[in-house]
Amino acid sequence: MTPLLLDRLLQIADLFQKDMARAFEGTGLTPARVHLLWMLQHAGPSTQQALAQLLEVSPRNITGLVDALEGSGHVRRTPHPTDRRAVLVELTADAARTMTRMQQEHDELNATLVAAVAPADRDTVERGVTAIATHLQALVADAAATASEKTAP
Amino acid sequence: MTPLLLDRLLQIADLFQKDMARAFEGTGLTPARVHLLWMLQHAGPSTQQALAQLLEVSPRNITGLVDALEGSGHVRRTPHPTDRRAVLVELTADAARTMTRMQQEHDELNATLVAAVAPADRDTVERGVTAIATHLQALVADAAATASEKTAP
DNA sequence: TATTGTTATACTCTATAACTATA
DNA sequence: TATAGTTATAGAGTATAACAATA
Repeated sequence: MTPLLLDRLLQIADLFQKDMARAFEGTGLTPARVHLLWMLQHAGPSTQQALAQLLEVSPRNITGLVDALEGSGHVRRTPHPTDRRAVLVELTADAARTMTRMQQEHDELNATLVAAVAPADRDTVERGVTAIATHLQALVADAAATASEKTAP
Repeated sequence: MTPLLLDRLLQIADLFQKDMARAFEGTGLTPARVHLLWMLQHAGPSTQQALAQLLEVSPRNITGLVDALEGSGHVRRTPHPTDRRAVLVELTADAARTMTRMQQEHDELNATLVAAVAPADRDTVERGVTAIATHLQALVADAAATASEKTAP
């Protein structure tokens, strides 16, 4: 009996985690902190509120992560130019370089994954994986909507 | 610019996590505990050592998880028949039923994911995903081997 | 009155190290 | 001497609730 498609995908998810853990081994960074830095690299300087929404995590959690990243010199808190309640979190030059390198490794990993698929199959596989992602997203969004209905009917 | 294959797969991994979180919402179970129960269902009664290896986690961690699951009535510790140092951890009847239901939901989710792919593409997609999983596994195993070489050259 | 971030508190997951009881 | 599990300790990630400053 061949493994289910779902099990293959779960295996891939697990391997990604291991690969990433390896990638920032020795940098002193943790998955949650890298995730925040990654968002910051893509979104640019952001308020902690914005980061909380991007990472789908509580504001309190962001305070802790930013505290740690500030301590390790990866980010800086600067005053928001117009809203004195808020702060802008931004990457330091050093961290920006680190994130550029991670982005390169990310692109390289993508290339090797694509290369692992037979050339004639690539388009079909990309299409299939996209269909699965779309379907899953709808499933999860549906479940979330149903759940919030129960809270506020 | 279409998203990278890698990003699609990461998105799928993220959606799995959300879907699972939803699945055991209200059961009082957490991802780590469900993972242990899942292993137990597939492996049958096991020593804590065995569970530590299956979950790739420290023995101390297993003690904590089993303590919690014993407290909530999901598992039972019984003496090992031949080794008086060891205990066997096994599912209670109640938890066994819960896990059977989860297994069904798992199979149903797999079916809907397969259904999301165009019938003509299914074989190709399964082949591609398998190739990616195999490639990634080799990558991670390689990295682990290189790392342990550094520790013990 | 609503929003931004922080302090206070607590729980889960995880790890390493030292220790006990058995092999 | 080595192995199975536990106690002790510690740190990261996460959450909710109460609060201060500002909008």
